[in-house]
Amino acid sequence: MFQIDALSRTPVYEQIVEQCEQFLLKGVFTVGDKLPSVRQLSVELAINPNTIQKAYLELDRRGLVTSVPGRGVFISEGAIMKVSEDRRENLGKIAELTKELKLAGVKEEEIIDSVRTAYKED
Amino acid sequence: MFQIDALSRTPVYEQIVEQCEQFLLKGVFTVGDKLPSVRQLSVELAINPNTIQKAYLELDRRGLVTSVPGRGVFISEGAIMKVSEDRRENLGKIAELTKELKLAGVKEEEIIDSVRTAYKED
DNA sequence: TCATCTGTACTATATCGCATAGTACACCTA
DNA sequence: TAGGTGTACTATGCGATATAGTACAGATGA
Repeated sequence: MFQIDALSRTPVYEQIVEQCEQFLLKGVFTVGDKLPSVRQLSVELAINPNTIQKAYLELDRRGLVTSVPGRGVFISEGAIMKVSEDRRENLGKIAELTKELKLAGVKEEEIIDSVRTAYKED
Repeated sequence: MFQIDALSRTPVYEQIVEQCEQFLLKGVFTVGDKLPSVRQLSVELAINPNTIQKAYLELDRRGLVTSVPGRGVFISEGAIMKVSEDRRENLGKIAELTKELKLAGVKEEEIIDSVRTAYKED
């Protein structure tokens, strides 16, 4: 399920958070679903339990999961909507990248082609 | 000229590299131009000379700049073209962000509007 | 009941990237 | 020759990341 790139510069705990959000957007995780336990996932990924806990703590902080001591960590109510809303920040990022591409001499239509192509994939 | 955001998570030396490339794209720097000296810029930005050197070393590694001991650091031949080519990577980044926005339920036309608007600005 | 799983909270340690501080050397130019 | 230039070191400090180990309390199922 989760896959960690040990060579990546982005911290392991962030990779877990990111993938969790992806799973929410893709429908792999749904409201009420139970995440792998801290210890189980730490064994599965060959990673320290504290690192998993840090990832879950971050997900909790973002309101995407709810921790229940003794039971586990579960996807919160409204988690999918929250992630979707957060991802709208990408519109701003795209705007910034577009400005740079304009400076680099890339034509507007070429950028839009890239968007249309990407949107049609998958 | 250069402006450092001390609160930013991106390292100071990367900020300098980034701004240098921006200056190249915007025409502030041209081939043959002399960059501020390591010591001068370190005083101006209130930053350690070693940090400036690290930034210039990175610019040199990317082939954007040529260091001449005793004289200074100068914009290389073909630097502008190199930066422009590198910035085409943004097309791929935009494609990735587009896919995420699609998952988040954002319509294709909304993304394209964002691109068109950004392209018209400045 | 009890073993076992769960989350949680600590302390300690190691590593790495980043930045600073200081010194030194060789080169170029006015 | 004096002062500015790039360059190369060593040493130090700091914060983020990750590991290691231990411990406690709540929940669950045999």
